[in-house]
Amino acid sequence: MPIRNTDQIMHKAAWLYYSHGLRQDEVAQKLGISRASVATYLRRARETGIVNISTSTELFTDDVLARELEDATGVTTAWIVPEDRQAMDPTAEMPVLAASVFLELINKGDRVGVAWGRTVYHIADVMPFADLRGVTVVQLCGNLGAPYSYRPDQCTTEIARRLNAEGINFYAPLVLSSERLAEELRGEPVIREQLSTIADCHLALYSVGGIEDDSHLVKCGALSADEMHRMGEEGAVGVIAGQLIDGDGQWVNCAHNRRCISADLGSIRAIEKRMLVVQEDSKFEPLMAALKGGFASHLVVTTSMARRVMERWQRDGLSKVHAATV
Amino acid sequence: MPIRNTDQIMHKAAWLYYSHGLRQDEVAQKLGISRASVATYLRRARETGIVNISTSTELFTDDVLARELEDATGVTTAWIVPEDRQAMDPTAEMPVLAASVFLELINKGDRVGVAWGRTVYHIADVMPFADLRGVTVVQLCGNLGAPYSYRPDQCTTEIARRLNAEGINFYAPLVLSSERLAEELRGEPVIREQLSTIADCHLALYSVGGIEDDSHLVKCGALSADEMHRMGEEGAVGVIAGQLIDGDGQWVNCAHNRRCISADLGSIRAIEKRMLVVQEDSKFEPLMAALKGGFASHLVVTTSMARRVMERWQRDGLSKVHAATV
DNA sequence: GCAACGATTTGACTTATGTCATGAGCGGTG
DNA sequence: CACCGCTCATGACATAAGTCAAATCGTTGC
Repeated sequence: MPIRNTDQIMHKAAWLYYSHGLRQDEVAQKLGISRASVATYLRRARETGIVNISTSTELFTDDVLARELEDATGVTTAWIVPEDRQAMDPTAEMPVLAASVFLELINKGDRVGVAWGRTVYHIADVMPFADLRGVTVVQLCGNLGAPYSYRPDQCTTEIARRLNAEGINFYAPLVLSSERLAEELRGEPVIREQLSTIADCHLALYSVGGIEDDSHLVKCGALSADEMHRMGEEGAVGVIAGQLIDGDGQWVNCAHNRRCISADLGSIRAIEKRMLVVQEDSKFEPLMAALKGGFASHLVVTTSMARRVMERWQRDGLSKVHAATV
Repeated sequence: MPIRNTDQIMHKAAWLYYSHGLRQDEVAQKLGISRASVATYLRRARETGIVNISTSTELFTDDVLARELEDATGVTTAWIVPEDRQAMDPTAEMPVLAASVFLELINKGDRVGVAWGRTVYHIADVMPFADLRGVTVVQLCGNLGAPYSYRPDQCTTEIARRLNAEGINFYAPLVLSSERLAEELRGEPVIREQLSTIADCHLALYSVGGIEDDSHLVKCGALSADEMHRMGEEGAVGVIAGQLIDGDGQWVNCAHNRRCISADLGSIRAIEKRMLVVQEDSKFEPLMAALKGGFASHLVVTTSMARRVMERWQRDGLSKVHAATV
């Protein structure tokens, strides 16, 4: 892309204002434009990530409950969104927090994986703009349309766009109608190659899905409610990157999973920073499964969810999950 | 340190204002305090690094001259401060730019080395505040007082303070009166251990010094002007972390260097990101030596200096310096 | 128990910033 | 070359943010 002159001016304005601390009228004078234009340039600079304003998320890790969760479950860092006090609506708060945490966890040059679901969609939607050229955002699961939210490729693209990162999509359906076709497609060089790069990610972002009738997979038509029930009988309790996991967080050898094109769960577990975000209280059992399966090194949950996890973890006398042991 | 209640409120205010985009009066209402207090908290949040505002330094790398310098010399990235246009005083601009670049190059968890000199002092002085717990700032050279600027340990400490990082100092003088004493002191476990950790740094920040009568080392009394002349006759052309280097950027086996306690030049060259900042035009020869010696992977200079380097580099038919080859 | 101090809060004021309707510039097009 | 459609620039106004002296609060020392 050619370097537009306005971009140059925008950069200069941002530099003088934010890095040198000049006032807008001083910047205007120095650049020979009106102050109103400076204000416009500055907004654009913020919107394009040339200027980056970030807030430490320490507020949410600075909590005894977070320490306890980390100590008990082996999660590296936990962020806890309070529900009690006057604060904010936790449903609105969590995506903002998750987006900030996500940005905190990215390093220059990283490859990051993004999965899909209502939660991820909301996070993408409030993701701040940043200047992270050199970062690559890859799609963790195959595509599936959803009437009320982004498709997986759109999530990836949107996040990449906001970060000024490169987005790598993955043009295969999430679920196919036959196991044979899924198998063949997985074997296709283009697909196989992309799936194999997932283990090289430094960071992954996902939520865990439930298996109720109103779960995301059912709502999007990947499975009928009946089929989902049957999967539940076969041991499925949650969904990670479109795939069903059992109570221990292991891949379920069921019809749906065999028909599914998505990141191998082993590849996901191999990722250094596995960021799991859970909003809904109804996702308690899936969350437990994901934790046992080692799918979270960085966890964002509500206070009540954190308490329930602690309780259950202790009741069942579970020990820490180490990435190495899973 | 105990978590003060005001810190908690400051965090919340910063979070609501910067991450949620509420206005100050909305934040005030939500926290049950006055808007004036919110403004105060927000300033403190910026000053303590809880809120981080950074500007991309792309403006300064986005220049054909920078590309040419990188291609010719093998420097990974060059930032070039323009002198011509109306812009800013380059002497004031460069420390601000260098500080921004420095922050851009740091990653979470890094160990970074900081040397000493007028330039480094000025950079420390304009370093923005950031929340970089987990980062360690180490002192690259022994201590020496200076009437008009910080001591090495003060530079390290100041930068660490602003970054909320850990500062590791190094309590030995830069120069001793006898070679024997320097040798013995270098052998002391405390000192030796600290010097040995320098090669583990991910990033180092320094300038290059000259050997004129008004050079930093002479002004600070480490050497007399006469002694410096003699060192020049022995081949010294510049100073890196208090030590004299010759025209090829190699350690000079001279009285001063043997009496000096500082990071081993080999350790410095082993650091992945070697950030070299040169302000004064008079430092051309020292800069050439430092470049040949492989002391810069990331370079911040003025336009005129960049031009001179390009000219000389081509005239002498020099080739790229690779970190691996030095 | 009270004086004295520092830290924090606030209301009232000043200053800076955001916004928007309007107009200017500019390249393409019939 | 006149028209359109676009982006960008600007002045004037509305709004938000910064500042400061004075008041309040909480702690410490005597």
